[in-house]
Amino acid sequence: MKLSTKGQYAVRAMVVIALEEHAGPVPLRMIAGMEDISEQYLEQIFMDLRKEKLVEGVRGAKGGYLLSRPPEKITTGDIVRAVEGPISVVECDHAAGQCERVHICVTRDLWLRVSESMRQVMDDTSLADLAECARERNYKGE
Amino acid sequence: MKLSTKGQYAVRAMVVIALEEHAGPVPLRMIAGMEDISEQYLEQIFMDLRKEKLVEGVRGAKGGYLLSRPPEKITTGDIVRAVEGPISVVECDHAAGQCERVHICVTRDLWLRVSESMRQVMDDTSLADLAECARERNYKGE
DNA sequence: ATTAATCCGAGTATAACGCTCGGTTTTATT
DNA sequence: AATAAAACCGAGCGTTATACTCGGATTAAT
Repeated sequence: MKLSTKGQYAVRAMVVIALEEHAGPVPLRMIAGMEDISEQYLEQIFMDLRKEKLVEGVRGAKGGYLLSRPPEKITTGDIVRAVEGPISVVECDHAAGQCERVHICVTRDLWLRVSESMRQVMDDTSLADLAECARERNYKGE
Repeated sequence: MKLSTKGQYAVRAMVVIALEEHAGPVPLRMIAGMEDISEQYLEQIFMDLRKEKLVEGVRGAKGGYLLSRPPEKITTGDIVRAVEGPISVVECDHAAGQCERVHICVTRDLWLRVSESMRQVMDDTSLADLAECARERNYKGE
């Protein structure tokens, strides 16, 4: 039931961009330094984020990444889905007709409810919320 | 964010016991057959369930497992915790003083809220609930 | 005595995770 | 024009966790 580091890093990295992009594209090197995450691993993560159109890369010197939507319009659910796939506690097999055994059905309802509750929290928390929270808590580039 | 098969199997197995224990201890072989789960893997799972006092084993011929509390008093949260440890979406490090970086704090709140919402659903669903649901859905030994 | 079961410690193949490496391309700056 | 900083990209790779299996010992009903 654990979120991989990929998902956690992605959210933390996105918060940094939300906080810093006012000064232009935010390079991965900066995020890596601030958050103590491997820059090369971040590259992989940002491939996913870019494919899902959550960020856009600016190449060349002075380049980096920008949010492709205002932070109010990006939820943590969006970010997690981009790097980890569907938010679900079990492999999703609505279609698969292996539902002949009763208890599978019974427990499936349960897992769907659990997954849904996770999604609600994540889809209800935007990057703007996290960024604001970070600012309140004395965030000052240090 | 996926639950391992261990957690899923554990819940399914416990539902079977809840449904069948009126006729005496339920052997793993029976559960394995009904749910199509490896009997030896079930053994491991039931070690955990027993250690957490959710079931008690009856040895010898005609033996098997019984719930050690009425099914109303056993939640799916209890079962999952028994076999997978704490229900949390991140490694729990309240104590660890590595919380100097703001955003860790910011995101930690989020992950705690997500974890808590999962726990609420699981702790609110008892074995009795699942068993009843299974009976309603035409469960008749087949 | 036999058989059906739990109990228990090890081992093991596969897959996922958490990266690293080496390179290409693009662009601002000098 | 040269340099440097950055995104972009494909591959590889060690470690850990998952999802089991194996071989036995013990217990108890028939």
